[in-house]
Amino acid sequence: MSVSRVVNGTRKVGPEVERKVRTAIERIGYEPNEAARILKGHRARVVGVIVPDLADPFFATCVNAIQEALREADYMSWMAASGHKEDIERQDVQIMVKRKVAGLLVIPSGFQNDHFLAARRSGIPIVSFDRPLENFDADRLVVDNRAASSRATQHLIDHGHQHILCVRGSDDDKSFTRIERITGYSQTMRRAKHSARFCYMPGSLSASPSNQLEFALKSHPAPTAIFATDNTVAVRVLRELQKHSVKIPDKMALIAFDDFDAADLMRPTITVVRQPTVDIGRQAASMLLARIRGDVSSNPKEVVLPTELVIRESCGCGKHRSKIIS
Amino acid sequence: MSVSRVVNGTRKVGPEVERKVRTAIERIGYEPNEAARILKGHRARVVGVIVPDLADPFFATCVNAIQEALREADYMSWMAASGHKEDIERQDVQIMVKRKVAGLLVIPSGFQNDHFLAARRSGIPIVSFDRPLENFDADRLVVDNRAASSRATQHLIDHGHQHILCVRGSDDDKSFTRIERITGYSQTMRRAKHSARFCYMPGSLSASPSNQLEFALKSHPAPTAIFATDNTVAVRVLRELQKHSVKIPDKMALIAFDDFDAADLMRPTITVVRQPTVDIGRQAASMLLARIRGDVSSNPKEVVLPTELVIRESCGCGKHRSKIIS
DNA sequence: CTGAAAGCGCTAACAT
DNA sequence: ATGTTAGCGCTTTCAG
Repeated sequence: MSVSRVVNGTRKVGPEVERKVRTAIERIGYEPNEAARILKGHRARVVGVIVPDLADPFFATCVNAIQEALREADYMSWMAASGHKEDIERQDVQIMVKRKVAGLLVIPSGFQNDHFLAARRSGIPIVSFDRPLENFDADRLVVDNRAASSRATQHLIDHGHQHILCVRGSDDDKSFTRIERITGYSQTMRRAKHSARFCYMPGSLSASPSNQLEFALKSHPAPTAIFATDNTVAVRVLRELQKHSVKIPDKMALIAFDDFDAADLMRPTITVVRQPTVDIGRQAASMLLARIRGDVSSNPKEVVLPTELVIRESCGCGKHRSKIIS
Repeated sequence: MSVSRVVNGTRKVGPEVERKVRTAIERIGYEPNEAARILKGHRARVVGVIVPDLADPFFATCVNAIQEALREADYMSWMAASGHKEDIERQDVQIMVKRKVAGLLVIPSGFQNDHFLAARRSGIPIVSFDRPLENFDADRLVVDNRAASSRATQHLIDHGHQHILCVRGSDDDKSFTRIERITGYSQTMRRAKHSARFCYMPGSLSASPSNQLEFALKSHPAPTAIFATDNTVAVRVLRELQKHSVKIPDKMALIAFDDFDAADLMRPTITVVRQPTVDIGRQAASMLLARIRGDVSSNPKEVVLPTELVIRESCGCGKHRSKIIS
C-alpha cells in the first residue's frame, strides 16, 4: 500500500490522501510491525548495551546515563550483563546482532573480540567505553587510568609513605582498567625507588575475603598505605581493616579508585579517584548515535575523559582539607 | 524447505535426510532469522525487565539475579529503566510488546496499569515484583513491607523512644512499597500511643537535601530516633546527621529499610531491614518462566518473601549484639 | 515421510 | 502522484 509512504514519508503523497490515511491509522489503531520491517532489512531503534555487572554501582550509573541519553534520541536500550564472562558476552552479542540492534555499546569483559567482528561485518556500529576494544577500529571512550593511579600513588608518597600496598581484584587480569591502574601504581613506585607490592582480593563482594591481605598487613616491612584498584576492592579492604581495628589513616592510609556512595559517609572519609561516570555514559551514547546516523566513514575516535583526585581524610590530609584535584 | 522440520523437530524426518541437513547447516553456518520467525507469529526468547532505576543498588541487584536466572533457562533479558516515570514505562512496555518479548518482569512505577492490559491482550505473561501490579490478575512477588516496618518501629519503641521520625522519599507517593512501610510505621506508633511524624527527603541522591530534616531535628519535642523508608533516604539522612554532628545512636537512633553496602562499614554500623534481594529476582524470574512455559490457566499467585531485621549498632543495641531477626 | 507453495506485514521497484 | 507487485526467511498446510 501507499500507507507505507505516509508513515515513513518516503515519497510524495497528495495532501488529501495523506489526511485520509492518517485518520484511518488513528481509527484502526494501526501500528507498523517491527518484525516485518526488520525482515525487510531495516535496523531496529534499539541499542544493545553490554557491561560486566549491572549490580556494580559504577557500571550501573554509566548504564543509567546511557539509557537516558539514548531515550532522548528515541532509541531503546537493551541492557545485558556479561558477568565478566567472555562467552556470555559473545552469546549476548550474537543474539543482539541477530535481532538487528542499531548499534552496540560495550564494556568488553576480556581481550577477545572476534565476536565483535561479526557484528561489524553486518554493519552494526560499536562503541566501547571504560575498557577499550583492543586492536579493533571502533570508537572508544576511556579515562586515563594510568595517570590517575599514578597521581594517587604519588599523593601517598608525598605523605611520606614508602611501603604502599596495591590491593587489586583478581579476575584473571581480563580487565584493561585494572591493568592500567596497576601499571600507574607500579611506575610511580619505581620512580620513587620504592618497591611495589601487591595483594589479591579474590571472589565476589559477598565472598569471604582471603587472608592474603591479613598476611600482607603482618609482613615486614609492614605497609603503611594502601591503593585499592576499584570500589569493590575498596569496600572489602575497609571491612578487613575494621575487623583488625587498623586505624585509618594513622596506621594505614588509603586511596581508592572509583568514588562510592559511602566514601564521604565513613569516618574517616575516603580519598578516591573519581571518574565522570555520568559523562562516560552520555558521551559513549552520543558517539554511538553519531555512527548510527551514518557517519560510517570517519576514522575511529578515541576520547579520553579526565578524572579527579578527591582528597578527603583517609590519605592522611586531615579533617578540613577536603578538596578536588583535576 | 524441510530444513525447518529438522531445526525445530516439528515433524518426523528420515534419519538420512536429517544428517544431510545437519551437515549442510554446519557447513554454511546457517542461523535461523529471528525476524522472519517472529513475523510468523512466534515469540522471541527474550524477556522484558522494567525497573524504576538501574542505578539504585536494590533494583540493580534484583535485576542482576533475574538476568542470571533467565539465562539459565536460555532467555535473554531486555532491561529498561523507567526513571520512576509512568509514561516512560508505558512506552517501554509498548515497544517490548511490539517486539514480541516472551514475558514481562516489572516493578511498576505507579498505579496506572492500562499499558499492561495491552500486553496481556497479546498473551504476554506478566509478573510484577517488589511493587505489585494492583487490580490486575497477574503473578506478583512482594515482601511484607508493612510488617517489617512495624517490627523496626517497635524495636525503636522497645529502646524507649517515643519521638520517632519517619523520613521518607517523595516521589509523589507512587511507590507502593513506601506507602506500605509508612503504614507499618504509623500503625505501630499509634498502637504505642505515640504520634507519628514525617519528613520528606526530596530530590535525587545527588541533589541537595532540603532542610526539612534540619527543621525536624530542631522541633520540639525533638525526635530521638529515625526510621528511614529506603536506602537512598538512609544515605541522605546519614549525610545530614553527620553534617550536624548528631551522634548515633546516643542523640539519634536509626533504622533503615534496605540493607546497603556501607551499613556495616560505618561507625556505628547501621541497623536495617534486609530484603532477600537475590531471591526476589530469582523467584520472580522462575514465576514468569512457569507462565511462559504454558501454565496460563492457573490463578495468579502472590508470593510473599520474608525480611530480616539486621540488628547492628545504630538502633542503640550496643557494639556486640549484632544479630539477625527473621 | 517429504516436496511444493502460500503467506506473515512490510518496503521498494516498477508500472500506470 | 498513486496503485501494483515481488519478495525478505520462515512455518505450515496441502499434496504427493
